[in-house]
This record gives sequence, structure tokens and C-alpha cells, in this order.
Amino acid sequence: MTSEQLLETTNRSLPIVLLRAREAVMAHFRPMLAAHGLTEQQWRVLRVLSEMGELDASHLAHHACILPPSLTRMLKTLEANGWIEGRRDKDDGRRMLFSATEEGMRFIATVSPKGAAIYHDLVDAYGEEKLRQLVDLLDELQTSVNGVAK
Amino acid sequence: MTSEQLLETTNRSLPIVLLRAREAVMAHFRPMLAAHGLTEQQWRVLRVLSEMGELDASHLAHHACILPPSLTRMLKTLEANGWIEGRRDKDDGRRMLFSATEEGMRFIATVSPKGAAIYHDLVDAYGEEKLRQLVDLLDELQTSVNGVAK
DNA sequence: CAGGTTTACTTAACATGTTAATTGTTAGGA
DNA sequence: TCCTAACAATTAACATGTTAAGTAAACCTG
Repeated sequence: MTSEQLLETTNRSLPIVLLRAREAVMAHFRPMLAAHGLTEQQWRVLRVLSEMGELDASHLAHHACILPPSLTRMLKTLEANGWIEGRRDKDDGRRMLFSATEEGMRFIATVSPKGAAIYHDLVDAYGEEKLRQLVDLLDELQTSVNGVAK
Repeated sequence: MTSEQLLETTNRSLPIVLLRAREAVMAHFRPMLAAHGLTEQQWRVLRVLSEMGELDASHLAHHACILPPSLTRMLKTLEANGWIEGRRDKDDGRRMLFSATEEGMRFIATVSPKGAAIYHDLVDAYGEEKLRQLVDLLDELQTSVNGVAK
């Protein structure tokens, strides 16, 4: 097998490399989140609500990168835990608006610094400049790939 | 909010950016795979078996980036479809060895070119040089992140 | 060679991913 | 107004992700 072909192999394919990289990163966060009874996805939802305030389910799903059916299930759990609350939009009866409760905001304020500390260590090990390059390349990837016809 | 803080926001965090980029890429493959009755993960398993030949479950899981419990379930489906077959290792009764069947290899040979065509279009749109840079940065990310204490 | 320890795989339980179908609501045009 | 299309959220069904516990085989150490 030539080195050219080797690049096309499963090990080097973009989806796999992206998956592995993400796994390596998330492995550092999951134990801390689990210690607080949180999944990675639940934490994303809480962070988005704390950063953006009240949001309807569709926008919340979009910003947290979670599919609507998954979000519907998760919101029930998060609401049962007292971290968020939902209400129907008066101006559009189809929408549900969600926001973090007071208790939820306090909880987020407890977890956030721990996440930031972990993230800081990772950025420190990798290098800020490399990280900037990487994020730029990933954004461009998303853009150019979204422009290709399916 | 300063631009400095903006970078630390959920939208720009590494896990999210990696997730979005991967989603953008996979969105191009899933319809084709689904048309062949395959999930993304099943396709990874079949590709690894076709590229590496017979493998025990642990190594197969590792190379396909699938956790062992997930793999156990998937292998039953793939075997029921006649694409793979498993046998117990005579030299180590703990291990199960899996390989693609003749039918499986033919099936893989049918799907592969379609996947390669899609991949080619994506690389074309993004640029080979950028892709090389990206893969390098992702590999380095994985390495440096794995070196950070958990 | 017996005993405890590791290893490989599996099972279990719960959470999320993914697509299709459903329900309720709104918007727009004849 | 009516009627249909579009939209938002949900439900359903199946597949995978994730952690913990269980089972059986191999290893190893006294």
C-alpha cells in the first residue's frame, strides 16, 4: 500500500480523526461532569441557557447542537432536577420557552469554574496559537462542506 | 462582552466546534449509508474488517472507535445480516475473532466507491493542503491532550 | 498447582443520536 | 372564511454512547 492510499484509510479519514480528537478532549471533562450528575449534553444545554437567557426549544437545540427529539427528553430531566423551567410562548402557541431557574444558575456557577480550569489546562498543553489555527480550520471546513451539494 | 470572553463561550469551545465540524461532514455520508441500510458506525466496523482482516473484538473496537458494549450489540446485527462472522480464538478462549464474509466483502466493495466519491468532493471543496494541516493539528491535539493529567 | 488477579467479552441500565410519523398551531392564499 | 401548507414540538422506534457489574478464561505468584 502506497503512502497515498494510506491517507485514505479509515484511520486517517476526516470523520474518524475528528471523532478521536473530540473523544480525547471530552475524556477530560466527563468525570467532573459525572461527579455533578451531569452528562456532556445536559451541560451544554445549561451553559447555553445561562449565556443566552430564555430560548425556545428550536433555538436551544440549535445552539446546544442537540437534535430536537433528544432535547425534548433531556428537558424533562433538567426540569425535574429543578435546574430549568419551561413555559408556552403567549405570542406563538407552538413554541415552548425555556430558561434556567435561580437554583439552576447557582448550580451552573458552581460547575463552570471547574470546567474552565480543565479547559485552561488543555489549551495550555496544546498552545493558544495552535488552538486558534485549529478552530479557524474547523470553521472553514464546516463552511466549505456545507456548500457542497448533497 | 469582550472578544476575549467571546472566544471562551460555548459556541467557540473546542468540543462544540469539533462536534459541529464532524456533523457537517457526516451529513454528507449518512444518506448514502442509510440507502444501503447502514449506520455510520456499522460502516466503520465493516471498513476496518475489510482493511485489516480478521480481528478480535477489542482491537476491532479500538480501530473503529466504538466502545466494546456497543460493538457487542452491533456485531450481532452485522452477523445476522450475513456481512461478518465470528469464531472463538483457539489459542485464547476469551477472545472472539471477527472477519467479513464473502458476501460482506462484496457488499463493502459496492459501498466503498460511493463513500470515496463523496469524500473526494469534500476534500475538493476544502482543499488538500488545508486538510493536511487540519489532520496534523488534530493529531497533535489528541497527543497533547492525552498527556494532560486527568 | 491452588488462589487471587488480570483480561476479554458480555449484559444491564440509562441517556442520547437518528429518522419518520404525529399533534397542535400559525400563516397565506383562493 | 376556509382550507391547505408550513412550522414547532413531541412521540415512537431503533441504534449507539456510557458506566458499572457480571462471566469466563488466562495469567501469575506463592
